[in-house]
Amino acid sequence: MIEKIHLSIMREINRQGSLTAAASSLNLTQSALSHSIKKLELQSGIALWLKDGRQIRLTEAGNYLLEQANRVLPQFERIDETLRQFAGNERGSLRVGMECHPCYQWLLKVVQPFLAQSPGVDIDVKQRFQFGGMAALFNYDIDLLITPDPILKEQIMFEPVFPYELVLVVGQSNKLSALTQLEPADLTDQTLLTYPVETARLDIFQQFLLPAQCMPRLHKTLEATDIILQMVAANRGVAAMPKWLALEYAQTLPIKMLRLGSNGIHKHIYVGYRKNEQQNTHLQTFIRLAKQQASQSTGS
Amino acid sequence: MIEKIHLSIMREINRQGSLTAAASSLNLTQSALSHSIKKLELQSGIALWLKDGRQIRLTEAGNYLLEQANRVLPQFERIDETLRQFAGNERGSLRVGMECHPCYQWLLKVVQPFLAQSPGVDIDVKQRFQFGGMAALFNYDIDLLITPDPILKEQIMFEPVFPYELVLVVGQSNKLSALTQLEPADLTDQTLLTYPVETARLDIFQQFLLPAQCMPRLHKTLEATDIILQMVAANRGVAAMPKWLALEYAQTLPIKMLRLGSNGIHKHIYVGYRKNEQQNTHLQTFIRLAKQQASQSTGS
DNA sequence: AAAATTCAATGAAATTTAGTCATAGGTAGC
DNA sequence: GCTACCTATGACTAAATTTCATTGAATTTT
Repeated sequence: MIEKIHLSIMREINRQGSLTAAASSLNLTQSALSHSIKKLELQSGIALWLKDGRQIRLTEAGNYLLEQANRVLPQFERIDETLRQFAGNERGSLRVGMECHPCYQWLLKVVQPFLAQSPGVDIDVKQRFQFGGMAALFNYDIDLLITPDPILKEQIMFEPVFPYELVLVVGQSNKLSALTQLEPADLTDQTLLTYPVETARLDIFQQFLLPAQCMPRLHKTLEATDIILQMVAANRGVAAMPKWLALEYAQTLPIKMLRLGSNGIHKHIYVGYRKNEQQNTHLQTFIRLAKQQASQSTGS
Repeated sequence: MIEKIHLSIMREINRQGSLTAAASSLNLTQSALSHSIKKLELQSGIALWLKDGRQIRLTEAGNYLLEQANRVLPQFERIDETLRQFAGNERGSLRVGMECHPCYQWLLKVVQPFLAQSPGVDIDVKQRFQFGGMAALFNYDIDLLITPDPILKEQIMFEPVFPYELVLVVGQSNKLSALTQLEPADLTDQTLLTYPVETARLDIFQQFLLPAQCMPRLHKTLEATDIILQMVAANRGVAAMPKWLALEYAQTLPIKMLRLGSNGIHKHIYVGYRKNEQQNTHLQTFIRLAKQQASQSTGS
């Protein structure tokens, strides 16, 4: 069986023109090379070189093998180089899962410096999961999960990266806009706009309305944050969302933010990852940048 | 540095799903494989598998290496197979040089059975040489030289494969056609048609005309045997050529063959090859078929 | 033409590498 | 909690590669 070393020998003898020169270029003695090629020819059962005295010439089979060497060896060289890049964290990819609709715009602000800092590393963002983000993390479909609702599991590590307050956004023409904070009962005659996820995952229900046994007059779901806020601005409904997100839109839309309850609803965005990848450089870089970005957003 | 064995290991672990299974499929102990992959990961400085207890999973770098394994290993398998064919004389090529214009049609009759008998072996025929056929043989531009004029050299072996008589071909309307043999002087009022090679290589001059110090009235050269014989048939000249070749044309053209001198000029076609390739199977096969074909032609 | 130089081949010895054995420590399934 | 199966590890062994020392042959130099 032909081995890589055989290809290297073919190529080097051809390049150098003699055994002795090829040997030293391969950091071997002439003797070692002589033994090697003899063994190779014996094993393959065919002469690869014709040797007239001290001049060496390829046979047809030898010429074939040389061609293959010149074709295959560069592939090995490329593999070595790529593996070196992987080892040096100059190459790789990070698959990020998002279980947090409004976080997308914040994520973009993390991805940008990440890509700038790690040119060889790609980021894939997944937003749809067949069995939920946690399952995706378990199944190695993603490497990192961004979620406001961490689930404690033995093998998964969660870290909070971004504290935020959930506020209610109302149009300036809405009667509620006169208030600065509101109680569950205030929503009973309002249309509530949310993302299309289960009620169990909506804090406005779980932490605000349901404990008080209140319900909005109507509950409509919409995919896009922009559209939700346009609807709110037109006083076609109210929506709960992170304060920092609402703040950005408040600059251009006639909307107002109201605290939910007297203390407000305070949450964190968490990143989760498999504990056995705690030392993954890209993962840690991402988390570091995420926290950094979060503190900038909160600070502003 | 990645070696072929590493690629084999990647592929086999992936195929079998476990170290133990891969090990036995590679005819190794589980221990050997475990040592090997540990060393590989240590050397390359990067984890290729993540191991949770008894389940094994590729890292991103491992996945990359697996892809490369599936790409590169088949190349090795193909090289092994091709080399096996070379070794088994099922593949190769024979470069035949021709220094004998009229032999071409005879050569075709040798090439045909050769190709039929050795499906993997190609034949290249060269008819033009920068420094002559012998030099081409020396320079390894050809493996076999077909010539009527062997030159004895230490490292070249010549074998006669085909005896023939050189005859003069004349048109039936030519006044010479009444004779059955002729003398040099008979040509002094004839136009002689030959192939365009040096006079020194034309036996009609060297062995017939020059010794008698005769010359034809005119000497014209033509490339193609067919055209020469058409000219002869039209009594536009006479030509010297092997009897067996003339015989073939005599069936369709009004030409006649005359013996040169009282005993005729008898020659051989020789094949020459480098002595150090005496054991080359294709060479010997070719020569065997050539002699066989020759005896058939002579016999008929 | 002789001497010196360069190159390849070879056998034996040394070294390095790869592989085995025996065993320990886990994890998954029953 | 037991059993079966899988991987890891250290010590040892077998195999391979490589070197050393030397020879013979082909070129080149003197």
